[in-house]
Amino acid sequence: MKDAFLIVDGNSLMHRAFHALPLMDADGIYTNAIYGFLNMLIKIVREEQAQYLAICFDEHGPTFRHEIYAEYKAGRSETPPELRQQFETIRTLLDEMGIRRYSLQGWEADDLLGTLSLEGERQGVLPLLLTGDRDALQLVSEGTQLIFTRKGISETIRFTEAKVMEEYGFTPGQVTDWKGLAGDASDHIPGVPGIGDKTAVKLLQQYGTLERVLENAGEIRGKMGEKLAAFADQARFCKELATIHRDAPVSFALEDCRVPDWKAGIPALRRLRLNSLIRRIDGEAQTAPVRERPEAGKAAEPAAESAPAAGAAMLPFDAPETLLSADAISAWLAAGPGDGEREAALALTEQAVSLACRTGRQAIIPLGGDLLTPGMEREEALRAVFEGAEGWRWTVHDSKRWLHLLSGLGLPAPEGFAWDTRLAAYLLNPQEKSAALSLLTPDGGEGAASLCSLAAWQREQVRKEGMLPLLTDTEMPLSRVLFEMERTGCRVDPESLERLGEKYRAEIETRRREVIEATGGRPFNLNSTQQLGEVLFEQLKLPHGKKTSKGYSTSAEVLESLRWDAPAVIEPLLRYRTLTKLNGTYIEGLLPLMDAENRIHSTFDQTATATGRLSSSEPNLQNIPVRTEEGREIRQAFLPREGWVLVDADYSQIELRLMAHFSGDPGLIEAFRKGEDIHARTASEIFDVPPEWVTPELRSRAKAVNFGLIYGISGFGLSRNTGVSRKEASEFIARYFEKYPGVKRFMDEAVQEGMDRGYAVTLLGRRRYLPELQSTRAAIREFGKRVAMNTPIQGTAADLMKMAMVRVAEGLRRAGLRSRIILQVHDELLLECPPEEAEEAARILKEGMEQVASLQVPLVAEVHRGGTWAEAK
DNA sequence: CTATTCACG
DNA sequence: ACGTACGTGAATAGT
Repeated sequence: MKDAFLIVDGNSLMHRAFHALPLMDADGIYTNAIYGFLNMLIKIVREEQAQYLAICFDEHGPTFRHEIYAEYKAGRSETPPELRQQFETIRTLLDEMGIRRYSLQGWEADDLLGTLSLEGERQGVLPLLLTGDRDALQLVSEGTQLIFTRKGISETIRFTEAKVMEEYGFTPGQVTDWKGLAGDASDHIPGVPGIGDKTAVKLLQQYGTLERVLENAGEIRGKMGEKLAAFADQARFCKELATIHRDAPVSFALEDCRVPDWKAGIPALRRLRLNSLIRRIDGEAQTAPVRERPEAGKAAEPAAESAPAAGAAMLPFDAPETLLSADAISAWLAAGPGDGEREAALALTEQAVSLACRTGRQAIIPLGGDLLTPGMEREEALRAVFEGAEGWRWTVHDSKRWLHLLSGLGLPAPEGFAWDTRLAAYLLNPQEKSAALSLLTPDGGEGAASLCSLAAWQREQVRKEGMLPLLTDTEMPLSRVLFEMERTGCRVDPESLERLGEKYRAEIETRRREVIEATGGRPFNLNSTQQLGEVLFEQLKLPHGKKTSKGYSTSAEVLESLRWDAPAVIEPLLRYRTLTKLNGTYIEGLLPLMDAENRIHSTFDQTATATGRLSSSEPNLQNIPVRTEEGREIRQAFLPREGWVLVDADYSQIELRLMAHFSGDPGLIEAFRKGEDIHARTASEIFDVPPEWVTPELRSRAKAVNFGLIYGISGFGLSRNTGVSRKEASEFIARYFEKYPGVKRFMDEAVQEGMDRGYAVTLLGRRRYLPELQSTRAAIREFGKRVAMNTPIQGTAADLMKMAMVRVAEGLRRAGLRSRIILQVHDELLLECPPEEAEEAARILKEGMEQVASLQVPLVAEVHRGGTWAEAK
């Protein structure tokens, strides 16, 4: 095997380490970035058994990129002084340790990485690039691999050529073409308007290179072709910006880069009080783990902490048996896995049903055979499996889907599942969209075997991360509850929806005419923001706040501001918008989704959100109107089963209660324990007036402040949302933190913990990773902070509601009731009950929700009954 | 497919 | 000095 030459992007790694670790200092010299940087360096050098090592840094001053593009990196925030200082220190430290470093006026670290890796390849070593900058992916080749740091520096993922293709859908050579087309918002690179990530990948898959795409712009029909032609130069320019130059004039000699004895650094480390690093160097000198390096062209081994995706280590499986009859299936099941457990992974593809046990036994049941290739009918095969497998527990991907499938075939539902790889993947990384999609769905021939291996890996990870109870006690039982909710559906009254629709459509037409008349009589499509913008801001010359990339914004907010300039246009226009929304989404959109019993069956996705909430789709029943009178008319069309009643419960102020619980703030806790009106109390405190003087106006401002806190407050955001000046908004926040110091402490700690750990965590241990905190851009980091503050609150509310749903469903079942949950809207549950059960069901519901956890403040659920959803609120 | 707008918690 | 409230899904227009 070739010797490894580790080439590090010092800027990238220092930035990431700085943001991932809490500030540490020794006699006023900050050391957190240095510590994280060296820790990572030692770890990777040992793991990879690197023989050569070089660290590259940016040099101050402009580069060729600045010469061609004045705004280049203009939007980036200044390096904070606490970090800038450490850049100085690390340079002398590296010199003292005998580690070769490179930096060159006019060249970025990226370019040096490119130059050194090329040199390394020429001299017969294997360059390994260590960076957190995606641009460097273009340098990956047969002879060069890349270790990418993510989640701060806690995880690494290793890219070979094949891995780049697998993750992104293009080759390393196409990285710059891709950036030329799609641009990169986080790097201020514009690309071609209208072309996003997906379209860029598609174009490149078709044409290969940016130049070939541009050459063929003529044959690409429609606007995309035009845009490509018009923005060809911009695209080329963006590509040039993203292109790493591999010809920096460095004086390079491989021998200079030999990995030194770390011990040379000990005196310097002692000065910086980095004792744990010294111990590491001293203590475990010979204990570095040895890991096989993947061959070029093959998929990379998963890094220690990253998801195994397609590359999961396969358990050793026997050769699969092929089962071609119900009898063969029964016999296979009767033999069992061989360890007495009666557990197996089960996968279904177009071509086969497959089974695999941890003991190594596996079987494949081919489907849809013909004379030459025998196979079974899908239904017959599943019937044989499920009717002959009482007491078996299955590992599947998406147990809810399996329940629907079996229910549709009239087959008995299994008691419970052993594991659900989809739910586990979601908990391990709720933001990874691919967790829910095809990446983990076994589409290959050996579905169950890879599923079984994946499950084994996930079990270990989930346990290590402390989420086993969350998965097995809440998420897995919940999937069955959701299945039942989806199968049951919710009844709607088509006639009242039709009636409403007619009423709305009549008024829509009236308002449309009014708008046309008031704008000069020339008809246009009011639904087109483009046409509307032209009419309002060019023809009528109304003042515009130019906002969107494609022209003028015509959002309700902008329109409101024009009310007084042109009421005859704006009033009917706003009304038109409201009514077309209600009619289109909630009437015309809903009616076709009704089944023969007038019920609609939403899908509740348990793996869709970053915070742990559910999502609802086709139709989305979590955004049925309620805030306006008009909207509530639509809720009147949501009914219980004929002769039954609706029972609704919603958590009162659950997020603020959680803020009180987490912060331990005495004032806030007292308010909730006494059952006070929380917004009024907040108003009295921050505006310094006696409770009896709190006006509705003051209460409403305080309510906005409370909301702002949950979202991760900023003066600007609060002022935007309330109309008060930014200065006043900031004062409200300051007053709030004075009165509720515990809340301030909680917010600060949430951010600090997010930085330390790399993720935010909820009461039940659910995680959300926070890569935003590592961004070089201030705006993105600020966003990360707000997410760090919001996620424990929103996510814990989601945890509690999920637990409550499992408890309520179980409570109803044990009481022998026919009442059932039909909807969940984040802090609200809707049940339909036979009238004689309503009282008992309401009690089970209320107690299930309120007793779900014992916090520092009471949880309160308010229960109502009614004949329609509108009445039951 | 991408962008805009707007419904909900 | 900078650009912000947190989390979703659906309809529509214009490609």
